[in-house]
Amino acid sequence: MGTTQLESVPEPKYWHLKTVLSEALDQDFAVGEVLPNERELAARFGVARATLRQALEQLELEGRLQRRRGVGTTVAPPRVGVAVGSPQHSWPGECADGWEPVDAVDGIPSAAVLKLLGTPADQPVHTVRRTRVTQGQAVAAELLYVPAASVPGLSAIDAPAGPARARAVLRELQRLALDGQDRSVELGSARADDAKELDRLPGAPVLLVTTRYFTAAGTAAVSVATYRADTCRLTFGDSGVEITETRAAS
Amino acid sequence: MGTTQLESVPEPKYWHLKTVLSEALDQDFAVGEVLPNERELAARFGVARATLRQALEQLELEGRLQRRRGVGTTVAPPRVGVAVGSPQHSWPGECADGWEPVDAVDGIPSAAVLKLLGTPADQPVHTVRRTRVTQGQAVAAELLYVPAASVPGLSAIDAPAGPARARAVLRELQRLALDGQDRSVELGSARADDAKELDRLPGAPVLLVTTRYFTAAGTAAVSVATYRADTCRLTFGDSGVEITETRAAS
DNA sequence: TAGTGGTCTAGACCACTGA
DNA sequence: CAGTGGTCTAGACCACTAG
Repeated sequence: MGTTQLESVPEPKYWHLKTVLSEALDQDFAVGEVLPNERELAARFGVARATLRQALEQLELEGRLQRRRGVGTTVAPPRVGVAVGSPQHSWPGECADGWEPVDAVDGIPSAAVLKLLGTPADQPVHTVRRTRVTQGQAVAAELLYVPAASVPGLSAIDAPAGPARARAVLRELQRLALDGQDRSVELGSARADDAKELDRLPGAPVLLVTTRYFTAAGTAAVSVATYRADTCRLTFGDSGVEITETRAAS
Repeated sequence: MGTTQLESVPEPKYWHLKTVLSEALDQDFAVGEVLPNERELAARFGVARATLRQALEQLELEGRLQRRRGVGTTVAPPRVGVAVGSPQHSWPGECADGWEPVDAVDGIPSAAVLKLLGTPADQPVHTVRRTRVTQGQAVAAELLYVPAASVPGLSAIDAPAGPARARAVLRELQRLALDGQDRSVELGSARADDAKELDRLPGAPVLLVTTRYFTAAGTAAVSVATYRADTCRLTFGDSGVEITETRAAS
């Protein structure tokens, strides 16, 4: 038989480290408590700082830790559930579910967004920026694209750029009868502007929620919302019940 | 005025690198094409391999690249859209939407799952393992928890562990009238067993989809599905239309 | 200004793939 | 077997935060 090669797969150090830390977090730390700094933790576990950081990154990705430069590493609270599958069909802005209009401009969306809208490239598109705040915390940044052709009254808006203009666009949108919507969720990394809005570094993991709003005439608007992946759990309840906490895996 | 400190924020190298590579991918590479190896790329850009790898990791997170040990780095195809918001309420297994039963055992779920089920810890729970294949590719691994008390006929199942037993449990489940369901999506990292099933390394980023199935009697089952975050885009269409492609951000 | 996490380097060795 | 990506080290400097 010779070497049966059983368990010949050595677990990577950072993986083992992550497990150990994860258990320590469950047992010995309270939410908000600050961990020892990286250099000390690395020394304590007898690994290089880069290796320790690999473990910390994973734990942050899973929403267990929160790291802030110049401050330290703290134990994160459970992820907040944010409702995304809104109660049936509804235009954005109807039930102000923590959404706050920030700005509105006329611009040319990216090719990808144009494709979703299904409109020609030379048509003006209103772009509304909103942020979503839940429990005092910025959880999402959204860009809502509304082709001028979608709503007749839209071209008459003359409010200066700013929250007022954004509100005006949303108000016009709600005159239309919404026919349906279409949503997709994928992983992405925060662009610089979104990262700033979400108080994260560029490249931070985010959940990209793309929504298309339909009327009888076709796609009337497209929303691209960027949710903080570290602190958010998106909920799509169609019953009134709410999942209150998950830490389902492992 | 002195130093106005404009642009005093030097863009990190890996961030700039990511941008450059991203543009190169759009212009000079076809899907499936293999990139030069990491050591050569690092040399070509004049950075350390670790720095280059930081850029590659981001691009892989965004679904632009695919890296396989011993093989190389290739340009990834666009993410596949997988329907998750199934057509109205439906028990798992009804429309076999690429789901393949793998196994079924009686076990004790984790505390978190027990909490979701709302059942006492001493009650037997059937655990069904399934995998989902779309376009020839494993995209998800699921654990479906069904308390024996949910379905009367469940305790009579005597099929040996394996796909047959899994199918038997699912068949029993469909006798019940489904009252509603409840879903949440969050970011996670693959456990070792799921990673193996999904042909990824442990710790790979995944989208955790937790679903609760309700009957009049309460929570009848809980599903925890692990989707590959790099290759999947979860879709929640309630109209028949489908988002075909996204690369919305940036 | 002291201390934190974030970035970066230049090496080394290992695990895996495919010819 | 040669070549790939994955892990790991032991440093260094920088950007940021708070006292």
